[in-house]
Amino acid sequence: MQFTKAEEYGMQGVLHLADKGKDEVTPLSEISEARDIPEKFLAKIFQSLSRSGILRSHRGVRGGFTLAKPPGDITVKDVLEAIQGPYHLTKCIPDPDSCARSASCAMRELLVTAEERLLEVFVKHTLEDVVHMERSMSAPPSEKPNP
Amino acid sequence: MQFTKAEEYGMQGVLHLADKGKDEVTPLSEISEARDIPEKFLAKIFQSLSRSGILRSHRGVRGGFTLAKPPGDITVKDVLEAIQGPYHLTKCIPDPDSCARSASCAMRELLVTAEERLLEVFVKHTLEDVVHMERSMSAPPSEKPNP
DNA sequence: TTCTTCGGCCTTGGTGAATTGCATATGGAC
DNA sequence: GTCCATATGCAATTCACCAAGGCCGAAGAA
Repeated sequence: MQFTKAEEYGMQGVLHLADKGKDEVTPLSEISEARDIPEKFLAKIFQSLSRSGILRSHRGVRGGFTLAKPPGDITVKDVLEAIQGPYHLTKCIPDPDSCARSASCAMRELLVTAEERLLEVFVKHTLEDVVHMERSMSAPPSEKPNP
Repeated sequence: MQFTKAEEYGMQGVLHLADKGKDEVTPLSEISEARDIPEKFLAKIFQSLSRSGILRSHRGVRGGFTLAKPPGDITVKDVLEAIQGPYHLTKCIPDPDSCARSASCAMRELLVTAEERLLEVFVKHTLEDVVHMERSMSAPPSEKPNP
């Protein structure tokens, strides 16, 4: 798997909202410009996120999007799955019947484990965490690690 | 990322060789039939694996392929990378310059971590391990977990 | 009513995966 | 030395999906 543009853009867009606070309604045009994302594409992605209950949309003048929940209650995995659907390294993981060999396939076992390790990272971090990381990375060069 | 057929077939093929022992020369036709893999496709995959020093090829009558090293010296990651090249969740991980935002991108940090967790699993297991797992899974129903 | 913004649908171009085919090189068997 | 099985290399095909853009309709605030 590679991350798709949709996931990349979607995360950026959601982080933009999380950074501004839960209740500030923000139009696509602003996010699109600020994060350099094709507006129509972002619109499509945000539709999925609205339907999944992660975002709330507001139509009409001064409309836009807000987070539907506090940033601390939304994990990175929530966002990614809302965009792409459940992530699996192979088809045989969610659907063992897709391969005749599944029952005795050692590789499948290994892939299940690998997938778990990967997803753990996405479950463990909420949007709040990521926004905090982002702020601390861009703002203060408080210390020089290597003078 | 999804695992590709090439990776899937390549692993199956290599495991077939590992299961037979390091020095038994086996032609594509046998592997292809035993594991239900398109022969020409497997040929292409095995070319990469030969060039990477994981397999050794033997031409002519009674030719075929063998492992170039003992199964305990080849990790799952070795095989996968020989087939697909280095695995990365996004382009910006190996090549930070591909995105202007890389230096202060929190998502990138998260992805680096996730990728590490994933690859750890593949580095930790050798072909020998996987063959052992495979044997213990298919052969003896020594105990019934749920009578 | 009017203007702004999201919603849904349809189209397009591009890229890469997954094969298949054909011609060539190699080396063991006889 | 000839022959045949086998790998090697290159080309072409098919198909699906990603990425993006366009158009028009629906909703809602001013």
